[in-house]
Amino acid sequence: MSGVSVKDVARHAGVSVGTVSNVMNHPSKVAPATVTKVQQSIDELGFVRNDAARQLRDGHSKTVGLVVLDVRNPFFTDVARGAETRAAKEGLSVILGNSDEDPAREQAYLELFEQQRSHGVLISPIGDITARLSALRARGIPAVLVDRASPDRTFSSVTVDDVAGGRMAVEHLISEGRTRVVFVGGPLSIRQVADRLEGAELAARAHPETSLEVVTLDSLSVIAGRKAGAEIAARAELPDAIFAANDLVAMGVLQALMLQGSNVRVPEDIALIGYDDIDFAAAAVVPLSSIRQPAGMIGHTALEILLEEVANPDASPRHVEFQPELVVRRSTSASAVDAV
Amino acid sequence: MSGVSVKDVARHAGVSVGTVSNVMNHPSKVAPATVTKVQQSIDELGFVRNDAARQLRDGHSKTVGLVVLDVRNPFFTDVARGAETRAAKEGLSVILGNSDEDPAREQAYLELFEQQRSHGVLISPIGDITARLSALRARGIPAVLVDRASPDRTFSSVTVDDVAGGRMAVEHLISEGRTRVVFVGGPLSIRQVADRLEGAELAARAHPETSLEVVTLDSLSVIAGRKAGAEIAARAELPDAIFAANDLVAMGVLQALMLQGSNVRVPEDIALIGYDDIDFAAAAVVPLSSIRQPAGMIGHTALEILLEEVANPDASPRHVEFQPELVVRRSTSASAVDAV
DNA sequence: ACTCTTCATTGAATCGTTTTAACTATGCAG
DNA sequence: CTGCATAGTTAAAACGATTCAATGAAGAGT
Repeated sequence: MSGVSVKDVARHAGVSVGTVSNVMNHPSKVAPATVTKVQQSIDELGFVRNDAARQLRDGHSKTVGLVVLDVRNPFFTDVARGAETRAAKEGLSVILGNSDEDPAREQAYLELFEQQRSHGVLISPIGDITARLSALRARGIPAVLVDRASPDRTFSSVTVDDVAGGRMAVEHLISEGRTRVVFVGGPLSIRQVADRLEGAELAARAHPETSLEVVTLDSLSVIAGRKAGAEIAARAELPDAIFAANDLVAMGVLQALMLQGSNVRVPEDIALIGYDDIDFAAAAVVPLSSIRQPAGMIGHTALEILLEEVANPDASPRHVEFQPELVVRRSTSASAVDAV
Repeated sequence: MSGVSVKDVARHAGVSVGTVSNVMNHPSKVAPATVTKVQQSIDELGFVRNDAARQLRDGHSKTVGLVVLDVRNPFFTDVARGAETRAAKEGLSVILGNSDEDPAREQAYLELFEQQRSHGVLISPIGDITARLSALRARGIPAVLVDRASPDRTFSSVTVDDVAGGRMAVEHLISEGRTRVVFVGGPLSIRQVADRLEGAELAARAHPETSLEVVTLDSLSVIAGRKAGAEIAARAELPDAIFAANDLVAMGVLQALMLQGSNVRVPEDIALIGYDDIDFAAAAVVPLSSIRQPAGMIGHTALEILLEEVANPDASPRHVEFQPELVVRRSTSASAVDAV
C-alpha cells in the first residue's frame, strides 16, 4: 500500500540507496546532475520518507513535547504558539499535550514523549515530577519547566514571578480602597495558584485593615468560577473585592455576579481582578483588570533554553523569570480607561 | 545514554528478545512465571520501548493528526478535546497542528503526519486539498474533514450546516426588526465563512426590505474584528445589525463599538451576533448572541469515523451533519435573559 | 607513464522492535 | 513405549533510512 522506499527510488533513478539518502540530507556531497535525477524519481514515485526509520537510526525524533495544564486556557495556547514559532525555525515540531490538571494524563504524555524519544520536553507540571523528569534526562531527553520553577532548581525553568503578581493584584485592590478581599482559586497543589495566593497574603498582611478570605476550587475553569461567584453573590455580607487565580475563573465569577436577579455591581460593590490577561479579558461584560504575563515570550524562551540543553547537556540549569504587569480596567476602577 | 533495549532486558531476565516482546504485547502467550520475571527486569532497568522501532516494524504510528485553522479559537480546542477523548480509548494520541489559516503550514503538517505514518488525519482545511488527501489515502492514511465537506464528497466529513446557521443568524436579526445588516468575516476562501455568508444572503433575499453589506477580513481573529468594528463605528450612517463570521471576530467588533468616545450602543443602535458560541461569548461586555455548534461532539464523531475507515478502508465515505442552534443573548435583544 | 588527490558513488552494517517458523519439553492417548 | 498434540520459548528475518569505510574514476603534478 504505502510501499515506496529509498530502495525503489534508488532503483528507479539507477543509483544506490546511499546516494538517495545523500540527496535528501547532504546534497552538497552529490553531483548536481545526480541530484536532479534522483529528485525526479522521488517526485515521480511520490516517495515520502518514513520518519520511524530515520528516527530509529538517528536516536531521537524531530519533535518537542509540550504538556500544558489546560488547552482551553488561552494563556497556554499562546505559550504553545510561542514555542512552536521558535521550534519551526529549527525544523522541529511541537506536540501539544493537554494534561487537564490530571496527573495520570500528564504521566501518559511524558511516557509518550519518552517512547517517541522526543528532542526534549516543555512542561507546566501539576505536582512534583522531579523524579520523572530525572528519568527522562537520564535517557537523554532534557526538560524545561514552564510557568513554574523546579523545587530543587535542578531543571531549567521559565517563570513569571507569581508571588509578585499576586501581591500586585491585591495591592491594587487595596489602593482602590478595598478591605475585604476574597481569593478564588485552586487546587492549591498547582504551584502557580499557591504562589499567587502567597503574594496576596503578603499584600494583605502589609495592610492590617485588610482581610483575606480563601475560596478554593478544584479546577481553574469558567465553570468553577461561576459556581464560586454564585456562592459569594448569595451571601448576606458581601466582600468588596475578589482576586481570581486566573482569568477563566474571573470570567466565571463575573458571569455569576452579573446574572439577572443578582444586584451586585462590578466594580462598585465588588472589584474583580483576574490573572493572565487573556485576549478575552478586555472584552468581558465589565472589562477585566488582570495581571499580564508574556505568554508567547515564555514559550519562545523555554524552547530556546531547551535547544541549548540539547546542544550542551551538561550545562547548569538556567532560570529565567519574567515580571508580571498590572493591567487596570473597569472591573476594579470605574474610571479606568480600558486598556486593549 | 539512552541505551536500554529489549536485548538488555532479555539478557538480564535470562530469556530471548522474542519473549520480552511477547510479555509486552501478548502476555497470554507467555508462562506467568516468565511474565513476572521479565516485568521485574523491565522495571529494574528502566526500559522504555522505542516507539520508532515499533512503528517501523508496524507500518504506522499510534497517533492521529489533527490540523485546525486556529488553536486560539476555543471552538477548535473543544473539537480537539472531543477527538482526544475518543482517541485515548483506543490507545491513540492526537497530535494537534495549528495551520493558522496558512496553506503552507497546513501543508507542512500534512507532510509531517505522512512522514510519521499516522493512523489517520482529521483536518479543517483552508483551500481545496482533495488532491493532497488523495495522496495520503493512497498511502493508506485515511482523512476525515472537520467542519467542512469535501467538494466532491470523496472524503468523509463531519460538518455543521453553516448555510443554515448563517440564515438563522440573519433571520434572527430581521425578526428583531433590523434591516441594514453588515456581514463581517473572511477570507471567503474558508468555506465555513462563505457558507455562513451564503446563508445570510438567503435570509436577506427572503426579506426584500433588508440590505446586506459584506466587510471582508483576512483572518478570523479578535484583532481583525476590532479593526472592522472601528471602521464601522466611525461611519456617518451606521448599520443596525452586524453578523460576525465567528465569535472571535464578534468580540473584536464589540470591543471597538464599545470603546470610550464611540457612542454606539449594543444592541440599541447595532445588534451583534457571532458564531460558535464559545465559552467567552456569555461573558462578553454585552453577552453575545451566537450560533452554537456542538464542538466536542464534532471532534468525537470525526474520530469515530476515522477509526471505521482505518478498520475498513474501502467503505464509502460518510457524511455527518449537525444542526446549529441559535442562542439569544443581550447583544441582539435588550430584553433577553442571557443564556449561560 | 606513474603516483597522488579529489570527488562521486556504493554496499553493508546499524538502529530496536515484532513476528513467524522452528524447536524442545511435557503430558496424554493409544 | 511410541506417537502426537500442546505450551513455551527461541533465533532469525524483516521494517526503511542513514552513515561510513571502501572502491572507482578522473585530473593534477612530477
